[in-house]
Amino acid sequence: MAFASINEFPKKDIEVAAVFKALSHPGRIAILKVLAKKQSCICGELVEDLPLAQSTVSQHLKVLKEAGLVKGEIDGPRSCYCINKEAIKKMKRGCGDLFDFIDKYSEPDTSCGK
Amino acid sequence: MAFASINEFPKKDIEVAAVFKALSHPGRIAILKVLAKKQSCICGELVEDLPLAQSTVSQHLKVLKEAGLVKGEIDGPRSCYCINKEAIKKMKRGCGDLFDFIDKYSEPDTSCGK
DNA sequence: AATATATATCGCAAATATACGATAAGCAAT
DNA sequence: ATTGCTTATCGTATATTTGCGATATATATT
Repeated sequence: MAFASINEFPKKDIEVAAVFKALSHPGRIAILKVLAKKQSCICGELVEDLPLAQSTVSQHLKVLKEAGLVKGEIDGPRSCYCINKEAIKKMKRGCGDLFDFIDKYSEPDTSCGK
Repeated sequence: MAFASINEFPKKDIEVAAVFKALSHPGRIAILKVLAKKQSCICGELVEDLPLAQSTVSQHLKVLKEAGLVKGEIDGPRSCYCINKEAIKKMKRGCGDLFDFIDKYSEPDTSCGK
């Protein structure tokens, strides 16, 4: 990243890549799964369910929140998190579009080795 | 990463996260799109189409190859790359599974703020 | 007011990722 | 054999990510 500008790429690709990045850590995938299962839960519950320190979980939550994948709400002395369903739907569509794009053009099979 | 082990997480989540990671850079998304459009092409063509140096493109190709998303074949003095359609299909399924999992459990809506 | 609880943030260390130029390695032609 | 072309890899610099403990902050409770 020293020289090339990230802005050289299409805006949409940058956005999709950013969400992929948020999903690119097993801990964050695990967080999403717990949130989905429990509908919503506080940070402390997540810490119990994950092999990570409290501060680390909090950091991952921040990443997920900045990517828009989860929503958070202060609830007394706690913080209650839940899945941002809209964002998941959007991501589902985004992935679908990308993979369909790849599929569409790469038909018929013109494989080129291993 | 100093203390917690990545192995504490489910194998499947680790795998999915790894592919997400490969997709988490706009340059690599761009490479996949070019490969899809042209069916297959050599490294030099990719370099022409991208705002990156040859060595950088080569590195991104390596990442995509290690993630299994593209296949490569030496063709004389060149290297010919193409989409690994099987991997894309698998990724499509993997994403679908993950997003469906999240969707399924997070019904009915129990949103918890912004 | 003092204490306990929960979480975000700070500060730090180590590991990875990103980018480039330079070089090496491979093949094809002269 | 030498030259030219293409691509992978090396070396390096910088930025980002990941992780933790410690601390600050905010709310409840006593």
